[in-house]
Amino acid sequence: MLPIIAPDNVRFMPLFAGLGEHDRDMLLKSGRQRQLPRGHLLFAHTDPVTHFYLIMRGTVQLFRATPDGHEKTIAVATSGQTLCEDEVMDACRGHRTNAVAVEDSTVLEFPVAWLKETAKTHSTFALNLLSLISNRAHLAEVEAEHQATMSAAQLVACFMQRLCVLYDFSPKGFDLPYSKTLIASRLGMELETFSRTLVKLRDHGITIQGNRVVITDLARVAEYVCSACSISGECTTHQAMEKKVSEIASSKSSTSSKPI
Amino acid sequence: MLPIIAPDNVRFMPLFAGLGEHDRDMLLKSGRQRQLPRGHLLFAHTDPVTHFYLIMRGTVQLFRATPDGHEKTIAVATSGQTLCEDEVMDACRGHRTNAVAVEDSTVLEFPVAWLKETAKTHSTFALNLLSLISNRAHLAEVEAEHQATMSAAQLVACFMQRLCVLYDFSPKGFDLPYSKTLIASRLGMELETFSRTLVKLRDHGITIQGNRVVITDLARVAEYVCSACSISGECTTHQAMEKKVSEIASSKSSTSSKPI
DNA sequence: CGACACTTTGAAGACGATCAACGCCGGTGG
DNA sequence: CCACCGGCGTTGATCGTCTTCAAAGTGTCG
Repeated sequence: MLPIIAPDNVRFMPLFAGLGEHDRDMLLKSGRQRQLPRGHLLFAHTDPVTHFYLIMRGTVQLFRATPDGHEKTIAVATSGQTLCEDEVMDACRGHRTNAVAVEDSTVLEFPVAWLKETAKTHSTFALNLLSLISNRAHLAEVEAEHQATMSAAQLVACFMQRLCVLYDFSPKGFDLPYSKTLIASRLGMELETFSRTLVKLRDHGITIQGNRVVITDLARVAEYVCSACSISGECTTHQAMEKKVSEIASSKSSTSSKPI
Repeated sequence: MLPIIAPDNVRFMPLFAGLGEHDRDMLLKSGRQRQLPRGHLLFAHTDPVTHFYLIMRGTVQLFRATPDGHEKTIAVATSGQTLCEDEVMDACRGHRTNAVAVEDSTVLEFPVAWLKETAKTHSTFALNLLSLISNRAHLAEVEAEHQATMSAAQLVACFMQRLCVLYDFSPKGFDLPYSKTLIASRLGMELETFSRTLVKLRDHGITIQGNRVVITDLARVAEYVCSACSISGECTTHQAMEKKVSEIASSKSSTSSKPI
């Protein structure tokens, strides 16, 4: 039995910030929950854009098929993230990607008219939406630059840091949240290249064995990755990593060295 | 002596569509005109974001300097285009690029608060802004994909088509609107690669000599470029090119073959 | 004429894609 | 219980493309 109202990870999204509980929950009521079993398509490339989506649970891959039979992954979205806000607002004819669940997922869907209407009548929501889309655009831009200026190994190292921050994993060790094939596609490289790259990263402060990732030397990672990035000082990801590490260090010292 | 009100290319921007002449001209009055001689910086990377800009005349290059001393051009904006709308709405700390005039330019600048306030109080404007930013984000995404999937030569060919559409040049022959160095940087390739590429394009329906570009065989260009692009059928640029060519053909026949 | 910015051309090298083979594992069916 | 299979990942060898470094050509402007 599913809850009528949305779970907290949706209600506390930045998109609904400053809206007041009542307004927010009213808005969320317009959404329809939809179960999406692993492997099922949410929508396909060129399908008409009919809804705006909130991911409540699970993981959705956005990808396009290139004429030569390859698949390029545009994004991998997980719970608490939105889909199609840009396609809705841009009034484009059809979906620009395919969307498929890479694990059993639940999405909340809203008709396109709802999104436009809400943006029109709730100025706070409109500003939140502007902020969300602008931020997305910025991330896309940074990624494009990374693709252009960083080597495959640097891209992977950068990605591992982001994983760690986004999923709140411990740098001391975590498991990849999805397959290497998907990650490689997400990073715009071939699986073989990705695989080879993992070995090389050992020399740069990251050890990967099977699905297990350990960040062994954050300073080395920073030197290797962030030095290649024109964003450098602004790199929020690496800043977050350093915070993580220092937190771990301090908590360890407070439990006086040896746990267990 | 400069006009107090904005010229038509600004007043008829999609951003102000549906606003009513009075509202629009009122809004535009809040802008301050600023002359920007060739080579001058409008703002620098990491500077605080203080304004939103409309380009009234001229051309502005947005670029970032990579740690290894290279410059990556993010965008080249000309009259009728906006700058920084995303940076303003994303509430980011500092500018994410440098902006420099590549020719004498005039911009209309608005304080960041003006943009946010206008979006809050004019829902039509907010929707236009959402649409603009979404569209930009989409273009960036498509470009990133192009960079990843197309060869240097295909990128250049694609770029020439876009030039032709954006500036309303004739495919029968036009001059590059800015330097090859800037174009190469814009396309994310080295000047040498760009230069070599131009020669090869002769085999694919585009002839370049000096600054002169002639699209000799549009069908060949389409086959060469669009076949590599997953957007394929949706490629509005190439559609626009075909329209251009057919218009020229029909006007030529209506003036009965030989002008001059 | 000479200085300088811009562009072209050549040769070498680095990097990632591609093709091919193999190892590993979980499931299915005899 | 074992044989077979398919999905997934690794590893090796080769190849094409783009970058890099170096040098020379073109144009403009004082």
